[in-house]
Amino acid sequence: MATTIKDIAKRAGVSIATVSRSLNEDEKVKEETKNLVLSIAEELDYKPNLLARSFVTKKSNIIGLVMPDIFGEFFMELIRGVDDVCFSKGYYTMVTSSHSKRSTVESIIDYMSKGIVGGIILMTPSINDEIKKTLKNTQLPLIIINSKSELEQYDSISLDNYKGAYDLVNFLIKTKKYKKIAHISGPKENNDSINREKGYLDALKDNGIEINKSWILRGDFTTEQGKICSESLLKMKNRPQAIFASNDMTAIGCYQIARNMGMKIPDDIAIAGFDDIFVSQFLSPRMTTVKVPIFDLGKKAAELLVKKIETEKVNSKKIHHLKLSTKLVVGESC
Amino acid sequence: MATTIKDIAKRAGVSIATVSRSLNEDEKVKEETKNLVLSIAEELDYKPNLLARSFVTKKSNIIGLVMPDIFGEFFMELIRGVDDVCFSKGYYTMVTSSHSKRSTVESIIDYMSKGIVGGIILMTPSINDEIKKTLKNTQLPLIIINSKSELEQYDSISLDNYKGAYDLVNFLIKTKKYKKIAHISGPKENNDSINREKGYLDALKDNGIEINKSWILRGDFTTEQGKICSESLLKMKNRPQAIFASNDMTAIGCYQIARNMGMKIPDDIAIAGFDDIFVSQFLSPRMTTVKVPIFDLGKKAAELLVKKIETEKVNSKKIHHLKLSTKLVVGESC
DNA sequence: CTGTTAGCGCTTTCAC
DNA sequence: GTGAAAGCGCTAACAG
Repeated sequence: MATTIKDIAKRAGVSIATVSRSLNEDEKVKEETKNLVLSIAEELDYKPNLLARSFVTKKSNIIGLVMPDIFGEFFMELIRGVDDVCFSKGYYTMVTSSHSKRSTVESIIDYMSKGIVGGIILMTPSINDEIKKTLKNTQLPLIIINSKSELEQYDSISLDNYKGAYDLVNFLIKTKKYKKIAHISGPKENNDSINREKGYLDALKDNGIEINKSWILRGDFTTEQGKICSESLLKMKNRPQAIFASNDMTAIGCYQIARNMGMKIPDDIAIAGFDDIFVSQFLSPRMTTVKVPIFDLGKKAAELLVKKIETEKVNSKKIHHLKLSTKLVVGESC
Repeated sequence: MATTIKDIAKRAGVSIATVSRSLNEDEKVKEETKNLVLSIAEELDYKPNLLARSFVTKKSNIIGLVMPDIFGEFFMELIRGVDDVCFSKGYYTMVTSSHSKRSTVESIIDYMSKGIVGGIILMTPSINDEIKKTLKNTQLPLIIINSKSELEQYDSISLDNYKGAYDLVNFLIKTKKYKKIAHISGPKENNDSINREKGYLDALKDNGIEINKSWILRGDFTTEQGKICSESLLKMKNRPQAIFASNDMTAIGCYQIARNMGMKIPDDIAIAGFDDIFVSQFLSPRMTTVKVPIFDLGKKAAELLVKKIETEKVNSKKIHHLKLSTKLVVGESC
């Protein structure tokens, strides 16, 4: 049997309340008594039963990270960012994905309603009414990672996809002097994709370049679709000088097609991506893309959440929306 | 206030004990009563307080995954594998790394002794006496991920690095007819590295090829070190025909140096790696390497652990050691 | 400053 | 089959 405060109390000749107080460095326990208790606790190799503690305080030092999926660099960096903060602040990270087997809503419900976590970082491609309803049913501190600004009611944190895309395309026009720039988008309902496309469109517009709709193709963030789209772009009679792909995976598809068709990058066709995933630096030529600070995103989310958990009663009404900047990575592909 | 079994009991006109039993589908509660209780629970949107339950049963449906670090594909796949099983079996995954800030031992102690997790999957590059001591102090179900076979006392699961390297080098000799094969190893104390080197040495030996010690260089699994080592290998008067790098990151360094020196892969120098990380398939020529089933590793570890947790009392004495096979990936770099 | 006491929500003997 | 009651380890009033 593990040591409990009872054991310590008996040994120290004090009450369990005093032990509890000493352990929590909380009240005005006499320095002497406290030291005695602490030394006995040490001696007995006492470990508090966190379950009991959480149970009675209704607080948990576990943070639930709910993601739409678990794979690849993006989620890895996110987890790492969250873990980084959690570790330094004495929290633990519980990682879940809203797998194919359970809907996101269900995992949220599972999480929230069972008292295990002290707060949630929720990342979903979109938030529907069902999720909103579930969210309403809980009082747990919550941070949403999402680019959708409609979620005014929740604290949120997101990446500035719009500005990232805008800056990139603006760079292609202003510095690289391209005028004929195509775009392969991401999935239709995906907010990241939508904002990147907006940035692309506005950059063209602001530079007085007319938009050629036949140069805007729907991709889905995969290399495969990148191949299909870039092939049709490169076979056009009036083909673009540059392709801005909505993410690096798509851009990789463009690379492969360009190579297959015997085209030189960037001389025959310039290619730019978005994300700056690990492989992008190893492609030749090195891809021009946009670096997204996912690690920071995770960190910020966790920091915000921890703050919220620990000051819950103080300022529970103020809602924060944080947007993180991206960074242009200039390679040799444009 | 959330619904508790008390609420249900009152509403159903039964005792809380009956409610508890019905909920756990356990005893021989009368079908009728059970159904009544269940329907009321449903109606009241009852969610069991898992903390209370774990507290009293001393069981937890959370699995602690302790890793030496959190970054890159390896750990991502590991987490994904563990999560995959956990999700399907109703467990949750708590992810921690033994960060720079805490020693692995400490996190283990934190984990084990506080009653939060029901079992642990521990991955460390090596297990020292301190860790062993800590491990002894706990009764928690445990699975170790480690290639060190000395750990007879613990259930463990590992990758067959030896055979993977052996098969690769054997392939280089038998099929590709190389005789002059160099090796850039990994870190000195790293078990994966040690076993890969052993596989390399034995494959040479078994094929009657004399070992040239000047062709065996110490790397550290980084691209940077891969560059340094490969450069010195390629500048030798008697230079090897092929380089077997201890991992893909190292091999990437070799690629870069070969290119810098104007050498053609594989004509001037053949290069092989180990791991088959994501970028390897995008290199040109595609890297010949060894695929390691990390996802499966995570899955198996979680499966074993869950089994152990759920049958703890039944067969607690039998110790399992599982070794997963790797798979040769033949690219065009050799 | 410290002790007593009452639960937290749930499972689990032990009776009936 | 079902209820009463004890208790898991801890915190938090409430007294002194």
